[in-house]
Amino acid sequence: MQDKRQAILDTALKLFVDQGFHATPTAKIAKESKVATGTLFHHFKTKEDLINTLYLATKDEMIREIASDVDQQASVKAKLRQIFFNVVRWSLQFPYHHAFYYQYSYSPFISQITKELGEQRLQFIYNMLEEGKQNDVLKSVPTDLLFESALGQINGIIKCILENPDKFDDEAYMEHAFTLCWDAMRG
Amino acid sequence: MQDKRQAILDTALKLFVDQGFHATPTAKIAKESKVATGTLFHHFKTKEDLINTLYLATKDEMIREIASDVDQQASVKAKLRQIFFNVVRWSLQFPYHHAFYYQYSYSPFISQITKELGEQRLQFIYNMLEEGKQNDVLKSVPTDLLFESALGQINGIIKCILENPDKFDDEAYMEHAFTLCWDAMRG
Amino acid sequence: MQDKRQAILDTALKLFVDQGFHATPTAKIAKESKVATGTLFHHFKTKEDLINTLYLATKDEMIREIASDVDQQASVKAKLRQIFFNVVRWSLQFPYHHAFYYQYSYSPFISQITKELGEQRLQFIYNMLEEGKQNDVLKSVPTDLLFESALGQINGIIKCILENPDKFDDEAYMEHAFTLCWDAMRG
Amino acid sequence: MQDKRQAILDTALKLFVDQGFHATPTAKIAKESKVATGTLFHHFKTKEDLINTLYLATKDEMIREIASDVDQQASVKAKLRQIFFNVVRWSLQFPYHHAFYYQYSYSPFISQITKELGEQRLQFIYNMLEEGKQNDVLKSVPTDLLFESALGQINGIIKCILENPDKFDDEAYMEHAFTLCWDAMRG
DNA sequence: TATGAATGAGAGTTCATTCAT
DNA sequence: GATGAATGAACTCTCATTCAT
Repeated sequence: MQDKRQAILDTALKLFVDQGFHATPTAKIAKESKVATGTLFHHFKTKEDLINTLYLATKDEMIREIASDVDQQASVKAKLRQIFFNVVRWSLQFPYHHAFYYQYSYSPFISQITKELGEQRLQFIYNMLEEGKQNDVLKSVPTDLLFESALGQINGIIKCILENPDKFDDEAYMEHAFTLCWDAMRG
Repeated sequence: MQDKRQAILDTALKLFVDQGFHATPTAKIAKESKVATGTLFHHFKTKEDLINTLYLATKDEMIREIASDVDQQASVKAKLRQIFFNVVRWSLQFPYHHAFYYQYSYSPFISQITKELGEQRLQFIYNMLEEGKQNDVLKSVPTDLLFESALGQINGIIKCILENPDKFDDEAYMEHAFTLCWDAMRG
Repeated sequence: MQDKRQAILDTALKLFVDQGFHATPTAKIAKESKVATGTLFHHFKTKEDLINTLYLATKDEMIREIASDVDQQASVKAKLRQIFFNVVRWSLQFPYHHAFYYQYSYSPFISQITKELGEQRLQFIYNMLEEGKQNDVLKSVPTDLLFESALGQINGIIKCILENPDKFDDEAYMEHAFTLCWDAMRG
Repeated sequence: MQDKRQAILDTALKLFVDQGFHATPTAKIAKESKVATGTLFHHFKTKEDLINTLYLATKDEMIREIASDVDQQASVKAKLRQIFFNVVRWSLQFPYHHAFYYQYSYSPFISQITKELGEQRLQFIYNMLEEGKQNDVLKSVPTDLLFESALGQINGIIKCILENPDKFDDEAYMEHAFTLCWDAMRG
């Protein structure tokens, strides 16, 4: 059954976030997943294989989520707004996934190959930023600066909302939050 | 002598950043510090004590650095500009310290107490943001949102500069970078 | 298989007696048991768990042995005689078990709980002594005094016999030995 | 000063009894004696030297104590009675010394040489037992059997009294206790 | 005589991984 | 596919002892 495989992935995500990669024994993952230690290694060749699988799956989900309902015909601002709300919603809905992605993005436990695989899928955002600059809607600064600055800002904002999750339903608050981002980027 | 103690701290910082906390054996720290394993535990009760000590020391240095040359009489913008350049300069000058602080700020290896000890020392920035809001110079949004948003942005920007350190001497680039932050915050 | 578990218990008993608890490395126990170090900790959570398990098992065996062939209908003297010979025979047959029990009965390595668990099983001897006192066959002194005095005597006697094991087959010698105990107790 | 040396001996005795020889670090002995770690090794070449010194000193004190006020002209019974009360009194007065002597008499931490040194000083008791046998006052059984049986009995009795120290002042109780010993030995 | 930082061999224990069932 | 006893290298930490001061 794939049930066991999925149980292992779910448990591992939670434990890796709460305790860290090395501080989480495979035996503990197996036990909390209610499978035998051998079963974990039946589905994942090594512990590293497990975290890499987890990383790619999480990034996939996240990107699918943040790209959803983005109308390609809309203005750059509208598209960024949609992405902004998508990211925040996803992070609130899956705080462990968000934390996992955030923690392990720069960690040495994720292999270089896995990271690069993930990177490609964010290309569409770069494209959008380029478009905005060409239309003079966004500031004419290096695209990676624009990207990283916005990403950092969003992570900061998510941190605030995670500490007060009901703020997500406070329309004025969320509007303020988006304005912080938009004012930074707009030309 | 405190020589050995300092050597251990220096080595540990580097190794914790490069390899992670759990992936760095105390034996390796000792060896690269050219002291005996026992010496490490003579100075630090446990490995956790070592990283907590390191965290507080690093945060101290950083805060001292970013608060330097901030003229209390200057405008809010001027003060934030000074802080912005201070942070970036410090991160470039001590990339390992920056990386260490960044990686371990949210890690479970740093005890809650240590984190809180560090937090108090950032109070002066909160005060400055409050002041700016009262003078209508900054956006009238919750202070923690302003703070975290700016901090996230700065980290993103530093990430870009660390990949291209000579950008720090490119006056136009740095001006753009600061403008991203300032436009986000200003009222 | 329980083979490995038992091998560990056997080796540990011998080494703990010969060298003491702390002077016996778990690595040595594992090696002499021909198992890996990890195997020891697979079966016993800690070294203390190992010695506690050993203590209870040894005490169990001993009590089973000394209570064997005691005819409840016989006189108090006959029953004590049977127990006396049972104890001595057991000690001669399993000198390591005897030494282990003797050495660790009062040691801080055995947890209080384990000791109390063991104590309950000696109740039947107390009952016999009470019976003897009621029938005026034994001295009318506090039962614990009677018990500890006799136990101490027997241990002293066993010490002598262990130094000269063939004395056990010397009927006159053994008769003398028992008489020492009996004369002390009888009313 | 000899103050420090004595402080070390006193602390070590207590800790060795409470925690065992190997479970007591020299650093702890030093700390509780309020001296530096080096000082301990200044007075005692090794940890083993410390416990051997302690053992001989304790045995010396004990033997001096139990031999005191024994009237060589008195009857064997009177002499044994005096020794019996002397031993019990000493054990009550110095329970840690008693426990130390009892625990370490058969331990491998005390060197063979030290043990033999101690043994010679008990010779006078053996002589007394021989005398009693020749006069038909004591049972005609091997002297070591008589000795070890009586010693074991006394230790058992002391155990009882240590659990209820006020029994020592209960004349009837103590008389009973001595009678247990005497009835065992007398011819 | 006294100090305590420094030492490094060795301790108990953990844990990713294997493999016979 | 699933199990869990077994493995042993590697880990953190301890501690008797030394030696420059």
